[in-house]
Amino acid sequence: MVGDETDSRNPYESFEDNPYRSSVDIFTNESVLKEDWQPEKLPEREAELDEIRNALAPATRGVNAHNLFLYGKTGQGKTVAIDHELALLQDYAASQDDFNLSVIKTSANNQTTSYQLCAHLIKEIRDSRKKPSGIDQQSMFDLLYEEISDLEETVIIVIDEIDAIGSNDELLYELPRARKNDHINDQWVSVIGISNNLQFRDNLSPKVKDSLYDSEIEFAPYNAEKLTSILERRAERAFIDDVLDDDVIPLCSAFAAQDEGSARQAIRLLYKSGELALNHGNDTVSETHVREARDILERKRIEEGMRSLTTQDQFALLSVVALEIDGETPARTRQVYQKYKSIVDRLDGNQLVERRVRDHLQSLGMQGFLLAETRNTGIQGGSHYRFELKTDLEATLDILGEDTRIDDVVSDLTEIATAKELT
DNA sequence: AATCCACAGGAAAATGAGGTGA
DNA sequence: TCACCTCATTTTCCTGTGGATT
Repeated sequence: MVGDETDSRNPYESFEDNPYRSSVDIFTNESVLKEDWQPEKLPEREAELDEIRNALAPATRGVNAHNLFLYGKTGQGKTVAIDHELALLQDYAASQDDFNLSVIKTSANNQTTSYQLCAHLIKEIRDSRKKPSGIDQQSMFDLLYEEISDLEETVIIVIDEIDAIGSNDELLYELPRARKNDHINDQWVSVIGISNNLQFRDNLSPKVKDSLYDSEIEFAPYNAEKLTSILERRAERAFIDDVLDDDVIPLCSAFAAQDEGSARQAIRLLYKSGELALNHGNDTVSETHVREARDILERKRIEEGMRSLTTQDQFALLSVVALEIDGETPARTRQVYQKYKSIVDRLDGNQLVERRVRDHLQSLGMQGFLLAETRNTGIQGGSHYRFELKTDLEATLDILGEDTRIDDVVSDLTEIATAKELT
């Protein structure tokens, strides 16, 4: 009886036929390839770690740690490096009676002004859920000083993605000088800023540069060689011996180095390649898997970006898509704007002025959806942009069609597009 | 080489949505 | 409720630009 019951629940002849059972093994420790895995060692960044250590060292001698600014593109180990050094410093502090340290670590992500960042810091320090608001900027700063005065003698504030606050940088001026201006008396406050945006540094106001820039450390993009050694170290722990073809790691490194030089990207690529091999039932990971993985990841990146577009961005993108289908690309801003007006009209949307649509088109260009080429053709043309779609037309229509506000127009466009393809 | 077109893009002001404490 | 905050987005107004044309 029991046997019968088991049979009725298991349509497969035996355990071997269960679809979850993989015929091949690729990974030994997959978690090493996950986003949140933290390496213990950073041999490729020894020089930078040294610099960080030198900048933090004064804290152990009872004075200010240097203010520090780390910049470099994403996936260059900035955050890992600072975490690593701060953990060491905190360990040291714990072993010393006369060295008391508070580390506030936060990300300025979505905090677009000094005011918001300040509120965010207060929230972090209080460990509360709500950001204070509704008061003027100076009161907000004062509130922050109050919170800081409850902390230990040495305070290190780490602000990741500090470039989010743009040019609104008063807080960065205030904080390092808090002691000088008598807002804080018995404490040492220093700021560590981390930025992905290399231009951010140049856009800071001179007075901020002056007070914040004790030391700055640049994390130059990893070259293919360094990426290879990073990947090899991870692969050794993550994969079964000898499942990787010889050219897999160099290829992953090369792709990532060509693009951004990001270790994160390289690891993602390696991980995806392994997954693909596993899903296909191959017992080794080969170059084909890497190439396939790259295509998939690239498409995914575009899809994600496209889903988070604002309505106006969608209108602008849609205008270019429509022109693309009509075969009228590359098109000038003027042309795009005409199209834009008719689309917005039909969708009963908010019609923006041309100047603004130009900004939207440009931001689409920055995000990689449009190819925006600026050129100058003299007396007939003057200087102008020419826009065309950079992403795959079909995929773009698919993704835009998911939005119910605009799917009307999208489905029409899709129809036209398919009709054209048939002729 | 001077001009000039047709647009680019900077700056400031306006708007309107979110919030505050009294 | 009111008066007042911040702040992203948008409009308005304006100056800047670079090569074809003269």
